Amino acid sequence: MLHAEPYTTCTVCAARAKGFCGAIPLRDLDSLDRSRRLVRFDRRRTIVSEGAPALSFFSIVSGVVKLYRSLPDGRTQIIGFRFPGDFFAISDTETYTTTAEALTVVEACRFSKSRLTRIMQSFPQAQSKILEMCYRYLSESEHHIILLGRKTAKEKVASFLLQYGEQFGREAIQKNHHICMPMTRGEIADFLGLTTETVSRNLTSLARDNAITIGLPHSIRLLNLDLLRHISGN
Amino acid sequence: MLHAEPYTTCTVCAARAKGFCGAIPLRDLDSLDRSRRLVRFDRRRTIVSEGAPALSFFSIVSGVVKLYRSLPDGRTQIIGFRFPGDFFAISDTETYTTTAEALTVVEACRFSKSRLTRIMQSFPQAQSKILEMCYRYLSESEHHIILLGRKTAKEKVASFLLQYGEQFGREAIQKNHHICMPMTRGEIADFLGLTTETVSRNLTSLARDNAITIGLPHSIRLLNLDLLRHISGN
DNA sequence: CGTGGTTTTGAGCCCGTTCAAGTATCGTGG
DNA sequence: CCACGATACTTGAACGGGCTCAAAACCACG
Repeated sequence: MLHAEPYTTCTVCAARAKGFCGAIPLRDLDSLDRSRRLVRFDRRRTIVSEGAPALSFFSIVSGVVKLYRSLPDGRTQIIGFRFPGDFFAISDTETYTTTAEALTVVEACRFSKSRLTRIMQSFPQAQSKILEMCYRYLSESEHHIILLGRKTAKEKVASFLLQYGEQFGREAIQKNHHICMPMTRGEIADFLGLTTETVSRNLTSLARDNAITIGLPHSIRLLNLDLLRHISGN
Repeated sequence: MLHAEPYTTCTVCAARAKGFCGAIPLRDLDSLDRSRRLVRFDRRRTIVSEGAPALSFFSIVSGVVKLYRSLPDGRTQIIGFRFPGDFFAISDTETYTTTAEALTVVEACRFSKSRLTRIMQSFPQAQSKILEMCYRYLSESEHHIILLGRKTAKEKVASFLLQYGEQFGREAIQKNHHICMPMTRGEIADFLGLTTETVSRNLTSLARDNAITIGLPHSIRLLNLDLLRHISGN
């Protein structure tokens, strides 16, 4: 009965290479296995809520998570998307500062805060890896900050397509494969600081430019990466 | 000849409590002293440049630093400001991802990347502290992201004043002291994703609302914090 | 005092929003 | 498998917040 459920143990986990757990030596994976709990969330499920007591930390095994913050009047802004290997809901504050929601079915490893602290103490390599990933998230935030502050709508949409496309690797895109986008136009808008309508208009505009083709709304093909890069303003 | 130059040693450094070095035990401060080099930058000096080889890491002893990124056509966006105790220019990339410029005279401790790595290996508490500060910077970035993506000009300006004012502590502000702002209107604009004119207009508008008074352009008094908070949209 | 840069203020315009209508898609139950 | 309702997406027309361009006022420095 091998792998009755996928990813039941850390040794066979497909996300390990990308995740912080990749820094933990093979011989200690058993100990890691006992610290975590594999949890599963349906599409659209809120995983943690802004303001709720921060008890757990999550490392994604499969699926896509969106992180967002809201203003009291309901305006919301998506901070970023997280993919297999990424973690979220980390902090040293009493309460979560962002809400995390599953965009697809999500499998993740949940660690209690205290367990995570113990893991970082026992495995300095794990702490280094987490720090390294924090640098990356910081850099991605800065990338997003200049996008929000200084780019036009069309530049934002082109930048988003390129950035999101990178998830699927060079080859997949260069072979003009469709990339599948689990987020709605409204979510793209909440990510780019725009409205649904503006995102829609600019996607069709990019399609007219022959930079992309839009199949079903959630399947987009990137036709001309150089053109997209040019339009993106970078 | 005590303290001929200010902050010559870690033991007397005013920024130690706030900085990552605060996590290093007193008895090891000598070793820290030998790892760093105290450097001084004039106002308006670029400390590190986006794209240049990332060789050093800086921890601020005194002064204010602005971090920014630019697009190829010159549009620039300020990512954030850094104060005594903060660090900047950290990353694990080959080149710096942001430019850092001194807004005032700045004194900082410079560490080579390899020295910093060794310090983090020798003092796990220091690594934990750096990680903790990264969480804070991440949270601040997220705060800035929702500001840029979803707030109006007036909300942005009010948010900025409140956020910047916090540097000076509750008491100073509640006693209606002037707060001194070393950045120009243009820099506030580059931080908030606006233009100089819009910042200026909204500052005078806040003054008309009796939320603030503007003395000399770089000295602002926060009159009504509750009103500012209300206007800020949070 | 003059000179150069910063800040303020004004007038007009434009990009992205808002409001509205129409169309496509998805999920559900028959 | 199809019909139906709900939701998401697209497209159009008009509005308005923030930008651009321009000029005046202010300040800092020699």
